[in-house]
Amino acid sequence: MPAAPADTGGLPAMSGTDAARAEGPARYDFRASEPRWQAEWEACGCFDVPDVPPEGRPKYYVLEMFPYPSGQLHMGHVRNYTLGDVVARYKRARGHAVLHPMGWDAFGLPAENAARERGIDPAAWTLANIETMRGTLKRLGLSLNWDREFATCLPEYYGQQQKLFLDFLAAGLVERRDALVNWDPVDGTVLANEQVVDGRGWRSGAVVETRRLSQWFLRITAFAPELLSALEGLDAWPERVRVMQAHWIGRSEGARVRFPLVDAQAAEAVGPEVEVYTTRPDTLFGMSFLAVAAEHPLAAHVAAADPAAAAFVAECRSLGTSEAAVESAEKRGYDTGLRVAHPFMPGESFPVWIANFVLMDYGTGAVFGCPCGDQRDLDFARKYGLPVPVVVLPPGQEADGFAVDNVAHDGPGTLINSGFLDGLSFEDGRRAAIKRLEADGAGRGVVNWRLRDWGISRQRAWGCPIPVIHCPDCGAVPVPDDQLPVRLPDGLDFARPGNALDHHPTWKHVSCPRCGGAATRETDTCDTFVDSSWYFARFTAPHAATPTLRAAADGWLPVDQYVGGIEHAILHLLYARFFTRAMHRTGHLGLDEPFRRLFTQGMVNHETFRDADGSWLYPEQVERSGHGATRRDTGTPVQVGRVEKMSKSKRNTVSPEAIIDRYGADTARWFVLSDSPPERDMEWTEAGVAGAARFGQRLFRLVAAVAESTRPGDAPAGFGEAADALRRATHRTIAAVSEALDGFAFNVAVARMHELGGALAEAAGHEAAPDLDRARREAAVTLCLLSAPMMPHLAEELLALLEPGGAMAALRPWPEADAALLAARSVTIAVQVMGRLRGTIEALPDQPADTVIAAAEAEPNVARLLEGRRVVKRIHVPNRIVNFVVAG
RNA sequence: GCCCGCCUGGCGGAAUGGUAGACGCAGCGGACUUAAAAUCCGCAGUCCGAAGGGCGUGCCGGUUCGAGUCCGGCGGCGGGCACCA
Repeated sequence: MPAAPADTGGLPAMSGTDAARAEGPARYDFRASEPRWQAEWEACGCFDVPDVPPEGRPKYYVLEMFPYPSGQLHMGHVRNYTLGDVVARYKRARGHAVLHPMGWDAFGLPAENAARERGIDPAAWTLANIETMRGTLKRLGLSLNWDREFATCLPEYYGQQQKLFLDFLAAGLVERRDALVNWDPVDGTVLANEQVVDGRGWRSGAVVETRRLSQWFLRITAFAPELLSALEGLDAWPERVRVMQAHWIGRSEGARVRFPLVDAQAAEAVGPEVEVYTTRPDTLFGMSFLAVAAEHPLAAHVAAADPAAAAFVAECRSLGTSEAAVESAEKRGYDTGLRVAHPFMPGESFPVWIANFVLMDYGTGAVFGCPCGDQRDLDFARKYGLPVPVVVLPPGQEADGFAVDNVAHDGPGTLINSGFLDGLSFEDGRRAAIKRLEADGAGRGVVNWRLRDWGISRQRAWGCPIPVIHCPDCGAVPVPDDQLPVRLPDGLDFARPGNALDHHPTWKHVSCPRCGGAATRETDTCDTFVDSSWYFARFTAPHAATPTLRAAADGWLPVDQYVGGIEHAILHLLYARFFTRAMHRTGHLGLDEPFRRLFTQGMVNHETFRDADGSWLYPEQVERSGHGATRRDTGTPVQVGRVEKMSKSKRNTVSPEAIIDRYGADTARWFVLSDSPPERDMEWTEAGVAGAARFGQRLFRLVAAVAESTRPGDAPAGFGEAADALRRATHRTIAAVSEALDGFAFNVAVARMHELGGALAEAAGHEAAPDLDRARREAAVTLCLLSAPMMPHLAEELLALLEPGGAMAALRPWPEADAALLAARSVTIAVQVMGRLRGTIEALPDQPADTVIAAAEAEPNVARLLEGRRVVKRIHVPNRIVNFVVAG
């Protein structure tokens, strides 16, 4: 969708005669200006910083989540990187040494798909995409440290990642073990639990199957307690992200309880006891049955001799945890015929079922069923006619006649029918039950976690090779340091299904580093979330021969401000927090939390359009007219749909390249900052962009007029009323914009700058005078400096007009508000009677209360209302309000 | 089901417990122009009205001299997690 060369983006083309007739300065020509300033910034290296932060200036590390090189930058990126760039430029002007790097999250499935579908080399495809997208980023005028750029798909990066993997392995933070894994049959790979959404692969959407494979795991659970407790300290993260992570980590307190198997033969086969995890050991006397997961060893044992059981197990496995299975919520089970004894109830025994609702990877894969206190257990018991002993009496209920029908009571209450626990509350009962279990050796109190270890093995060729060699004699042997990096080979064949690394003719065949015998490389590669789990650290020393340089990493980390989408609230951010700890433990970093402040931006939305036949139309195919819309080419009516997230499938995208062509980078930047608060979704509209472009031109005219009609350094003897008013507006704006930028309220900063623009325009209406000229120059320079983080090119252009030969905006300090000019000359004070506004008075600021109250009483309308009434209280809020409380 | 967030004009949204609606978009009126574009100026929550009032931040209630803001309840919308024992 390239814009035609003659297209000036809705702004009229300027013919020679127009230009001749136009009075005052010409229009701002962003096409000439933007590339010129980008070249100036690059030439002076003003955004560069050393690996070790310089002395004497506070450091500030701004990072936006780095992009996957899909081929095209989209508006979400523009918003993300503009937000970060405003912070970077602002902090730089505030005197910080700012690290603001950019790179590429460059491994991933789309490159393999391109290779498979079109026979393109994934590396070539990826690097070409990077080339294109880098070009767009540069056109946006972002103040990035381009000398630190890297792509995770290059051995300079993934080789260091292999080093980290081996160090983690040596530190016991990596394990290889057989595991039930989520198998995506369409992508032909294993997925992490986090990548399974509603029982389907997060990319393919295919229903995930369960398989048992030998896999590499990162031991994130080793850090579960601190990953949870440290969330409290992340007070500059959005609350909801912390809540989501806390829930994901999922700490619960309960007990493991062992139930002896009554059947000797089964006990022989799978062990004498079945262990369950419960958070409610207080309700053990309410037991009705024991249920194990279909994947539980006991289920396998039973299935081996019982075809009906085997069929049930197979059925559970195929259904898995797919959405449909969960949605139907049907509790189904199979009675194994086995029975278990009860730790507190000698002589009693309970049936063992295989049940579809029991999860193998939570707790022990087995539960004891207590129907009276758990809805799921109750449904199950009712369905299969199992007993429902009542052991919890809800508050206010009489024991006589209390029964559970079809609603379980999982709240607090008093224990009954529970032997030695009778009469206890649920907390006391739990403590007493655990104490008894431990005394009897039948169980123990435990803390359980929902978080699972992170399986990182992927049967993918376009990823970071896991640096291990499998030797028939020595087992899994780490690749020695001097053989790193383990490079991906050229000439991978993606025509065959499965892992192209695995069926590469030579790559995997090597000799064992330990015994020298014939061995094979690990052909699995790392989950791409590994690549993005430490890139922020690598940016501090991107060319180092070790994963990090401690002086650089210690100097720059943590990231002071991280900016990205909420979709990474759990996976990426949790993995990065884990990696930071693991790198700390292995000596690569000196801290635990990578991101001090986190900002999650909203999405960029756009209207959707459909043709008469229901097919989606791109915005540029549509002509809007009032409430309706028509096709540009045919004039036929178009249906205007909902405002939705920009997506290729709905064709409601606007290309950043096209927008920069038409309006320039500054306009695009200004628009994404101006309307909506950055944490909320915004709607991209043509009118909005045009409005942003108008403001840029207005600013240009205003400031160019000042540059033309005034000279720098005209020092006046004093400031008259008009000049003083403008100066106060200028300094109030400095304070307000600074505060807005500090608080990520960029839309408010924009509004304040509009106001100062208005004040400057108003001042132009007064007769020229040295004091006013000086005030106008001050306002104009201030506008340049305040807008520089947001519209950096225009700011440079205008500053150069005002002060030819002066320093660039990018090199200038942030303006300081003069405290003496922040106070208003007079204040409007609202006067209330009984809390209702009845008039306003003008007063000098900071007058004594008596004076202000007297003036308020004299306000005619107020005086009328107070007449004949007794004032019982006078409230005075300095410079704001007076409120009279009257009797009766 | 559980957890979290949000709800203010036609629209996006401002508003340390202190004049609700800043600023912008769309709209309307005017100036300039042969005309249009661009630009500039002005109007603008709603109802009654002369002054001045009434009603207004999803709904109900509370705290307060004063509530969009704090507290309790309800409703709607959005999001997250979801057979977690």
